[in-house]
Amino acid sequence: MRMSMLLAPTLREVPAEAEIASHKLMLRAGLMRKAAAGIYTYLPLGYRTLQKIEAIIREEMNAADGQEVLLPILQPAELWHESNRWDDYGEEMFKLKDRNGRQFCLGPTHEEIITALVRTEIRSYRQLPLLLYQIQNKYRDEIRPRFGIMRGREFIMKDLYSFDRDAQGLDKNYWKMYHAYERVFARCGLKTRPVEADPGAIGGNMTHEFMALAEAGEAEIVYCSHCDYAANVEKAQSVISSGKKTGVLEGLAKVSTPNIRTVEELGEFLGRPASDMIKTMLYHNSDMVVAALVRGDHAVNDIKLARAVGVMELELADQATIEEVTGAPMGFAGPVGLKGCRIIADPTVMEMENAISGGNAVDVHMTGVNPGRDFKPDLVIDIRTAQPGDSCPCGQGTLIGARGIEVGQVFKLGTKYSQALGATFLDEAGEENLLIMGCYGIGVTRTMAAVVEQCHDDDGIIWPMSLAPYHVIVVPINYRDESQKAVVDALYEDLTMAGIEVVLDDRNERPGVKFKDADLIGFPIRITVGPRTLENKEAEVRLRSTGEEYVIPLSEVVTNAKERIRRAIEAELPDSRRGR
RNA sequence: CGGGGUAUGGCGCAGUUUGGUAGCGCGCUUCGUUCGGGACGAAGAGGCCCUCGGUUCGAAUCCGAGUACCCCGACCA
Repeated sequence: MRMSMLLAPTLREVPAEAEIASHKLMLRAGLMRKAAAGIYTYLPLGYRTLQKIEAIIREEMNAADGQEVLLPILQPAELWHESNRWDDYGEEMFKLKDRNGRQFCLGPTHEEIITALVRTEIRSYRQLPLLLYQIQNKYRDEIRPRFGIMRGREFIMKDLYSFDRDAQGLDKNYWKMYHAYERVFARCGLKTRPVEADPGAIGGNMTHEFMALAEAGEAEIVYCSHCDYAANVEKAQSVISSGKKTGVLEGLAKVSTPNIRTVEELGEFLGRPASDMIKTMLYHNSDMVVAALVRGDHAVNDIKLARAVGVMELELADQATIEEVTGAPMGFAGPVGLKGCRIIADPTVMEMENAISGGNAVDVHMTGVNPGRDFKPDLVIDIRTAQPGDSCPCGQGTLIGARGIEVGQVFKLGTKYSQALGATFLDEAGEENLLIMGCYGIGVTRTMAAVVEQCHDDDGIIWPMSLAPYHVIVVPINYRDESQKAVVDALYEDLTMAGIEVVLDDRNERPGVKFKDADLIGFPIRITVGPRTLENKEAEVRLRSTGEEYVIPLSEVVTNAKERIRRAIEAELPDSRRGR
């Protein structure tokens, strides 16, 4: 491709809308442009990279016996009513009507449509297992689109669905996909970490998220310094060393604490650490109120709490509910004498002695609170949010905190959708059984953003060889110089003939401009031809990733580049797949 | 949906407080001089100042309504 022909509108200045590095760079390097909030047009360079990511995914999915299909994006409402997600998905779904008033949605995901397909096509255990996947646009009317392509309303996703006859089959496919994902992301040059996660609203019972480590990531994770344990903080377990037990129990006493509402204020007022306090948080949903008890220096994990009481969602109670249940305004809730709600305590609370808590009255707290003696929770279960510095459940290591971009997720769905939509098969005995499903997603467009987030410097993007829109850019210092033009045109021809993806910067620009653009776009290999080296029939090769620069004879440029590209792509392959 | 902010040429911004009919930098076009890390000079093109309504002799500027976009929170690949 000649640069003069290429639509690669690089920007010197950062558009005001961009916040994080990947967003800024994707706009600046001319990979994409915004069409509306969370909706983007992909320009030639961006689309080439996207296609490369898709190609890698296809290879790995096919290698794992996946079969690609193309599913409708415009989907009938009936199917979503069957799974009950027309309402459950709610506002986040783009809904529309046809001219006859029939309702449709733009698919935010494809469980319904694929299950509907499979229920009519699969009858026998002989047809299982079945792995189908698609790479397509998905639509979610996000509450808040953000960070460019990272959280868009239209985005490209790969989803693979597995159908098995039993749990063993599902387990096998689950781990097959897990390992396929490790390969996909490794080949994309992305540093990812699989973490245990909460299954959330999609349903199912086991899931790992693949997190691309990045400061800009929206997810918080912890991982162990010693073992392989890693989890989303929504789900993470941890062990916390309990204080020494004295066995000397004080009596329960009320103290006056005028206008003291927060743990910090109380600690200061009484001269006691937050870890001596029992924090009582009230949560509710439409049919219950729950009091959650954690130590003062801990945080309630509302997802764990919701799981503990067996509901999908709980939110912090409002002032009115708090007053109704505790008889006091916010800030004075405590477990002693609390009635009218379920009390859930974290195990660490049960180990406390002579604790401090709210007194369920205005300006009153209690001291000498001893769990078990002064109150009895309805349930004792882990509901605290794990924090960096906690001990790992393995008992050996310490949890380390990090942020990540969720680029993929593998899920054991079980029978949620096959049940809802009636997808069954007959086994050897002629018995009808529900299909056991798994689903495995990769955010394709998000992966591109994550790669840029991880692979850039002050000058621009540093594409991994496997994803670079073009491998090589040839830069003549002055294209109007006849001798340079001749050399560079020939070089371009030779590189192209050798099957190398190459751009020739034939623009009438000063060298500095071309270098800046080359760095910004992130071509892995730059070949410069100018008077300095031309007299010796040489060219200069510069590597974007390291800044390394060397001069070689013109005659060796093609083989040198070819070899370098081959080796770079191979280096990104995980060991198990090399030389496949 | 709650809270905060912005809207002026392709991009980044000033002008709005104190109404008088729009300006700067970058980019773009042409010519010349340049040519190894975003050159210089000269001459140009390009703007219903987000929309609608109001106040006024006169509105980018004041008032009202609406829309879009961005940031912070709950949702999620």
